[in-house]
Amino acid sequence: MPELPEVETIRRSLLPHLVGLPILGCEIYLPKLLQNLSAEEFSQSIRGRHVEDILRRGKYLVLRLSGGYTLVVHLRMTGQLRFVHEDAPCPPHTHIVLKFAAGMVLRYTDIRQFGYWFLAPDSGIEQVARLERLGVEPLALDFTVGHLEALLSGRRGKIKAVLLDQARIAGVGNIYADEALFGAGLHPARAAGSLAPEEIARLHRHLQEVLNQGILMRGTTLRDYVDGSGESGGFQHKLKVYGQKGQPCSKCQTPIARLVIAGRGTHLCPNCQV
DNA sequence: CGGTGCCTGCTG
DNA sequence: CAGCAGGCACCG
Repeated sequence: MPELPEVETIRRSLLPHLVGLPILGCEIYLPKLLQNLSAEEFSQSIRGRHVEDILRRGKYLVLRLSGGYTLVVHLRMTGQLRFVHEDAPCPPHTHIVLKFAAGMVLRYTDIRQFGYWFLAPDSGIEQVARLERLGVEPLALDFTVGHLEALLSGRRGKIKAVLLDQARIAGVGNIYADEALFGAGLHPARAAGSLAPEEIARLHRHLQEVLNQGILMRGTTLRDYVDGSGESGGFQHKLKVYGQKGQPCSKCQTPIARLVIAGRGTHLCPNCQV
């Protein structure tokens, strides 16, 4: 479900509510979501700590807790985190609940049960949650055109596969990859190493543009995505190719096509993207 | 690299 | 009822 803009929106929506609050307890209904601890160990380890900060790394949400512990959550396809009062109706597929004061709870809901949680001391969390394998943050200042060029050059794989590879660029998923490639006028199946310098510069600019727009619009809600307050995003109204199969291209009116590239449904304008 | 599995639910 | 879904780990 959520890509970088959605996770960033969740982070921002939770931050002002959660920081400083002690975790009074938790309920684990689906222990397999806990990747590195049993339900018992998790409960023992998290109880009494308070949330000091919330960060994001790629599509991972990173909660710094007091006492030198970090909680890492990946929402995969259908995970949702909502900070609500316990009296609010509890959605189906709610698997983990963290309890705070005054009846407030952080509910983790995940229809497909693909998401996962890690809890570990700060010193070990990077390795435990495999954050260390993630590539560059595409909105960071050090992600330059030259950096993108280095990631692409000499590679025979498809551009789209590179954009989706979290070990190279962290946080880009299927929607924003398709939108960035459309903006840059590049065919997703092009060999990564075949891009001319001006094409790399275009891809860099449009990738940052769609991610920033996605954040500005508070994410893309196609099915399940909501932020930490349960609010839908708005970027679905701005999509130019993703999910637009058969619709006229916004630039040239050619019907948008859907192919499978890099194993994923891929949307593109067959005329504009070469 | 591509293919498969993990799950459940919605769409055509 | 098959096919598909904002993801990723694992296999060969």
